[in-house]
Amino acid sequence: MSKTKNPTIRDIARIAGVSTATVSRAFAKPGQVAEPTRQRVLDLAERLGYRLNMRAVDFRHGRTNAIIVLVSDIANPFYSEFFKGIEERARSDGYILLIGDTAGDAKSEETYIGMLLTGRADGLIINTGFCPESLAEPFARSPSTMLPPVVSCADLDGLDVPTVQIDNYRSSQLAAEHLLGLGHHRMAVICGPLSIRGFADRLAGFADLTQRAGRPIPDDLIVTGGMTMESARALTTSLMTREDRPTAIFAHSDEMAMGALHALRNLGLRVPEDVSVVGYDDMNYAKVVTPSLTTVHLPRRLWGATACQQLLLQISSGDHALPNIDMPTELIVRQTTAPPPR
Amino acid sequence: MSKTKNPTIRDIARIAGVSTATVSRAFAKPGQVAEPTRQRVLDLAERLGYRLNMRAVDFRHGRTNAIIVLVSDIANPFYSEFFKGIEERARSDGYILLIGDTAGDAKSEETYIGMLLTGRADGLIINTGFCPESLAEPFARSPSTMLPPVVSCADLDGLDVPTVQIDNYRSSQLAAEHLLGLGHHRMAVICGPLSIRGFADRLAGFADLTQRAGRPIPDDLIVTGGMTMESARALTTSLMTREDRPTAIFAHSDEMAMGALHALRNLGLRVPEDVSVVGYDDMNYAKVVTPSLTTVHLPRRLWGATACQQLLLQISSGDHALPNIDMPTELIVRQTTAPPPR
DNA sequence: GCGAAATCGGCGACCGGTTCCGTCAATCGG
DNA sequence: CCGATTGACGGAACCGGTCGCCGATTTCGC
Repeated sequence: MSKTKNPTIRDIARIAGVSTATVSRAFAKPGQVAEPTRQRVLDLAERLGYRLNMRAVDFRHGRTNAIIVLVSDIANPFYSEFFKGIEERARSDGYILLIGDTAGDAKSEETYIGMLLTGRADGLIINTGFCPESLAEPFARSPSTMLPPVVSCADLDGLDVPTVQIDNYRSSQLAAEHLLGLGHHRMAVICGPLSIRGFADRLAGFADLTQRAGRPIPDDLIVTGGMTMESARALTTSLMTREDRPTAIFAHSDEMAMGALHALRNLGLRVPEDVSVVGYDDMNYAKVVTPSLTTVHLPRRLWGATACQQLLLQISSGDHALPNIDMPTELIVRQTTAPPPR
Repeated sequence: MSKTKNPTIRDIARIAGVSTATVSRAFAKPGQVAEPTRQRVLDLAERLGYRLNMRAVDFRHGRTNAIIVLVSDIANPFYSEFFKGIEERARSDGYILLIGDTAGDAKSEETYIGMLLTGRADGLIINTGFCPESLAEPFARSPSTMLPPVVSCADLDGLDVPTVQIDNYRSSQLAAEHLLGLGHHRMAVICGPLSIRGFADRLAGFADLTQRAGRPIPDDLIVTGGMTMESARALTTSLMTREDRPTAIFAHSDEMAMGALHALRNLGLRVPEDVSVVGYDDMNYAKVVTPSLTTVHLPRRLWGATACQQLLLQISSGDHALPNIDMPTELIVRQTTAPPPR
């Protein structure tokens, strides 16, 4: 009940009979102050309940030891492991995570980009699928060397920063190869929004390979919708109620694959006997649902850790021209794929 | 290419021929500076690429407009919607989220609590299930009115702060009532770690009600493990290979319920014909798996939003004695529950 | 025993906005 | 027409650590 304000370094200094510099050093630079003096200061601080004011420290140092992670939907479980990878890597270097959810809304993107630009964070990892105008604009005006470090998790038009990404084109070819190998030749693709480069690449990889194999995907079997189960369910239902329906579906996410499975069940179609389904992401539930899901595995945690690693490297080295990195992927074959009927 | 440093408010002031006070006001207090002057300052700032340094602002104001959310495992999809609720609420008030993953590790808890205590954030929402020593200690030493605002998502021993929580006891009784109503009288409970209050309450609610109904749960049908599918799978297998096996299982999370379903399938037991299963959480996938999961619905997004709301209220009002809030829950009956066999 | 090197610790500028207080001029009321 | 009120803006203290610079004291080699 003594004081209502927190004690400052000056209070400690005065009472301990030393200078503020000594108090500061006692905390920040042990070894630059004699041990007895240091103990005296530390004990006093302890008794007075003194705590370093990190706002002042950050201000003085010109950094915050925080990084922003920008995603399009924080509630998407896809990001859970991704965050974990980033968090672990970041914390081991003393950085903390500031998670920004753009919700596809330009205003909130701007909020978070603004924080980066105004020094509330030291760097940015962006995994929203496309490049916010508010970020592209500064990068277009000034060389990236004058801006805070940024690492992107996809190749973004209008943003020349290091990337740590999935090779969506090649990964989708794995799915195509698998289905072709099983003998499918009438396949459908349920796409995420093709305005997002990643999904366009997934489609291109799949389509190019099937094309090369002489089994091109008919245009009317390429459908696009939101990233939700509901969307995929509706699309699947409409795909499957045509007369000449496909024998296999490649969905651009496990979430959508789940929606497809649900729709197929409602239609009385068996998986994989009547229809094969391949997902993308390898979410945790993919291997425990029934039937378990054949899907493209993405190393989500490693992905996050690597992106963070590159960002921290960029922060500490000041080198804005790091090499791009492709994360490895693989196709995990489970129970939703089989040869086509008959 | 002109300057390597960012311009400061003093640069703007000098070039515009006004004082720093005027520049500051031009940004923060429009209306306190004449419009022509203001325009001149703003234009100049724009041309020089000036941006407010938020570190300095935060420092000066003595706050950061950031709140910490502490969870035990950021990769647990359970938290996804919870985060979303917090994020939305926080951003609408100009606050940002700083997400801390304790991973059950005391060291990292300390890191984040330290950030709170040293002013790197203005408040804390804690949903880890129990109270870190590093947080309990300051609260034990000083009245909470002298510490930063904290809202807990569970009743924590040793932490007297407002809570926004689930009534685990009552919610579990909903599950018990449902199973009893179907005619089950030999039921098992797969618990989360009972050292965590929330799980202990779930067990107590379930056990008390079945007891009152004259159908007490035998001790050997109460098993405990980690929150993972693997753990639940193993526990279920051992439960079901006894001679007098239960006809229903209440799992303390959907994740664990999924593990149980998986194990049952492997044992050749049908759900719900041979065994009923009730989960807890109502995760997004609960309604699309096959069979869809009967579970206790938690309003996770609303929960997060409400907790955030209370925290912001505490921050702005300075009132540390807000009322506790219980979030509503309900049992969602789907396909994994049915009357017992025979 | 003496000078040089090493160690310790004080002084005070500094980081970049914010805001209190005060000046000066223009406007207003009577 | 003059004193009082209002509005715009400048001067400068201030937030709380950090660190370069420098003087003072101790230690050590020879």
